[in-house]
Amino acid sequence: MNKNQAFPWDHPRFRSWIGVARACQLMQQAMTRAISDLDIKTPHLDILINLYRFDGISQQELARKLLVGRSNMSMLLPQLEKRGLIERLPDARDRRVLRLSLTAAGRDLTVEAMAIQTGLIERILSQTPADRCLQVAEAMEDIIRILQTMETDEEET
Amino acid sequence: MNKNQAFPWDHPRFRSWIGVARACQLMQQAMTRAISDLDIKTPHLDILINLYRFDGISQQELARKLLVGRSNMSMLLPQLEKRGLIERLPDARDRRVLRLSLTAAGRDLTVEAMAIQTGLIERILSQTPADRCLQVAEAMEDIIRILQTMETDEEET
DNA sequence: CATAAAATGTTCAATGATGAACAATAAAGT
DNA sequence: ACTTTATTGTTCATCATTGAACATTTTATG
Repeated sequence: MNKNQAFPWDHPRFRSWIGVARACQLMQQAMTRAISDLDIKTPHLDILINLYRFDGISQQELARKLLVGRSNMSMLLPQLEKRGLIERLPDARDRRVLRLSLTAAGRDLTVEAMAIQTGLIERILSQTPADRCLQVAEAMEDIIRILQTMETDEEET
Repeated sequence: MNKNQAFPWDHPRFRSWIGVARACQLMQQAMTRAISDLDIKTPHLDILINLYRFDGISQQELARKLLVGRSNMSMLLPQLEKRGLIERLPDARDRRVLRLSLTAAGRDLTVEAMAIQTGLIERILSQTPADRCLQVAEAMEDIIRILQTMETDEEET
């Protein structure tokens, strides 16, 4: 019964998660500042990195990887296209889909941005020993798996 | 030299952080769905919980705790006030500040929302053993400390 | 005391994200 | 072949968030 009266912030798991959320928020703000010289923000960076890694991906697949809606991509990608960073070419076999790829300029910018990003991450996590990092990664993978399972279960309802 | 050629996503710290970010994003989406019945979203929930915990706090202090700008509070708080969930009373000593507190209805809603929130967190982290949770929490606190130090250092520039 | 500096909250324009409705195309079912 | 259902991308209205400019009030400095 004491358990029901206790405040959320006294629960160890709750405190733990609050820490994760805070760290994420601060990290994103720091990242935004770090790449502001390149005139991009974190959503653009996420897109560029994924195009760098998965050339020729469709908007749908990209949205799924980034955990955002398709409409979001429809808003952001034309911006990057106008800046000459990416190309959107219609797929030959399926005329619905647009295949995305980086231009040369886009690739250069992405390399630059990734250097800044990894630099920041390394700097922030430098105090965290490798095994601790691994433990965190494993814990997050568990959480992600559970959350994704929950998501698909709800869709079937 | 191989280290410079390696892709970011091959670095253990990078992968680790990507996991944290993904988990956070998914968790927030799940939380948004979980409290949608109460007609509030996560930013409102964060506000309500902080008012529940720190009665009489000012908008400035609240914004600082939530890691957002003051203007954000100026947009959100009037909404909650109109819904009769919070009150904003002028401070007697300093006529600039508004002291925030929950109404009875606000307190009830907050209790309900916190139950949902802690329920979700417990469910998601149920697979994660307590010591692993503690390790994650410690790692996050380190990261938060470093990020906050970085932030204040930049301000002095 | 008087002036300068800082703090608090508000307003505004700009931007990212969302979900619903929609058009075009593809795939499945009959 | 034909109809139905799914998929892909777009558009739109809505909302959260931000940073800059601003008014008001307090505090520090001369």
